[in-house]
Amino acid sequence: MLGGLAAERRDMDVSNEGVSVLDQMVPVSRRTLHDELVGRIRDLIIEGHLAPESRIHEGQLGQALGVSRTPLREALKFLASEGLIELVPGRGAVVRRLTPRDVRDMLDVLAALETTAARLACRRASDAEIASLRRLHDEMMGYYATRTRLEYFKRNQAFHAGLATLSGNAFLAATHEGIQSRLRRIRFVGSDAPDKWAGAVAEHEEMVQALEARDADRLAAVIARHLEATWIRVQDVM
Amino acid sequence: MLGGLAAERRDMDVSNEGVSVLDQMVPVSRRTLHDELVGRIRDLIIEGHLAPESRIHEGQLGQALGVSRTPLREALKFLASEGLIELVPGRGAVVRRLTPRDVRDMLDVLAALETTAARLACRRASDAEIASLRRLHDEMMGYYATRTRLEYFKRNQAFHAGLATLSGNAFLAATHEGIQSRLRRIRFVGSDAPDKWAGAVAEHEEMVQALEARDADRLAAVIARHLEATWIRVQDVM
DNA sequence: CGCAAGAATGCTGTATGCAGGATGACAGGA
DNA sequence: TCCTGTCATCCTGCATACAGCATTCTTGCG
Repeated sequence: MLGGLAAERRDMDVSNEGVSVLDQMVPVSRRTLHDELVGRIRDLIIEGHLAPESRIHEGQLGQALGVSRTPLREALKFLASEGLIELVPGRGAVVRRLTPRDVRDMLDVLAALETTAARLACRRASDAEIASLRRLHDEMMGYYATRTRLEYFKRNQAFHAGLATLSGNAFLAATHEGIQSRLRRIRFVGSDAPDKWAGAVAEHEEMVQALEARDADRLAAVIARHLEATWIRVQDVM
Repeated sequence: MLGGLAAERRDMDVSNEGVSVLDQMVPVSRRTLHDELVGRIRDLIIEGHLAPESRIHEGQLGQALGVSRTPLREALKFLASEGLIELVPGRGAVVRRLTPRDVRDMLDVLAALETTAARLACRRASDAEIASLRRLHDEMMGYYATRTRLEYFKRNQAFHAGLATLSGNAFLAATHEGIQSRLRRIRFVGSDAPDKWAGAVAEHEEMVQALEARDADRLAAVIARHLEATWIRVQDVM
């Protein structure tokens, strides 16, 4: 999902001086079957309903989803490019298993992207944008207090995505989002024990403070530490 | 093309002590129609035979390539996920145009990845690996001397890809490769005047030296400077 | 003469059919 | 008992067919 550069930028364009309403009108987003299928299958994989290493039976899955093989196959090719599945000639699509090494590598890339985003965000994010990230963080804290795992986790992901967006670099944000979605399952099962959350919450708090102070170096350092800790938290579930 | 994590790692495993030949045997690579089409269409776009903003006529292109619409459409979905084309509901595939902003954003991400790769490479690359990158650089210098543009350009790309590989992080290398291929066309037309090469060549020389000295900070700095210069070189062709 | 509504054409999106290769079972032989 | 070769079945890969929507041309009206 590295696409949609222009589309995403449009949402971030806040200044509309001298621009007609027509120009900033977003096309009605018709949910196509393609998008629907890609989303559904991606969720099936991320949520673990399609096990790693398992082959995807086109006829079966197509029937289950109520579509013919053609659009289903097209969706599978799309997901293959994202790296979620692997296309084996003559044997179809296989759900890719993330090795510990893969996860480690991806976290390193994520760290590179997030620290870069952090430095950019410290420079160019508006106070309002930073405040909205702070609100997101506070929400997350609320769910942490009540141990509401799924909602806590969602805010956590949204926080990191939001930080990437604040960089003002839409391509960076899109790339970050793609990697984060691939790591979602691993990170979710890795956050099973609420006592593991404490460290992450503290790091998030520090990140918000650094961002509010626009202290780029400190923010980058915290992020690096945060992802290193994520690696440790996640390691034993693989 | 963020896929192929495991596959790419295999190539880098050089030590084969106590390992049977069977274990390191690479499966016969059957070039599927899918791969063939993806490669061909990608090249058509990157080389400019399919103009930006232009719609891709499935019947037409299919006939030109000698395949039916089904595998062609599947290849298009694949490329859409890479971001080369955009899928417009009811109107098919459109070649995406890179705005200056897109290019700038992508170069920033490329810089983040390459500097990260550089630091890793300084730590873990073997002397032999560094030497082979030096050879690649020397080859490039040869083509620079004779102003052999295409070959020069290819070595240039290979050099950066090689640096990413030396990081030992296969995912980073794959991500880097994906971005670099999308920028290939713009960088190629941006290198039309040989007098522009001089700076790039000098920077490459400095990069090799820094890598040989395993001076991570210096290497990262040169890379950042190099990509900043790339942005300037490329700007006026857009 | 310009514009708009409608029809015709062409293209995309989806379903289905068919051929070739993969998978698994089973029998015969070492 | 285990291995190997053969056969049946199933599934994938590709082609083709058809329905519905976009686009464009044409025609009628202002």
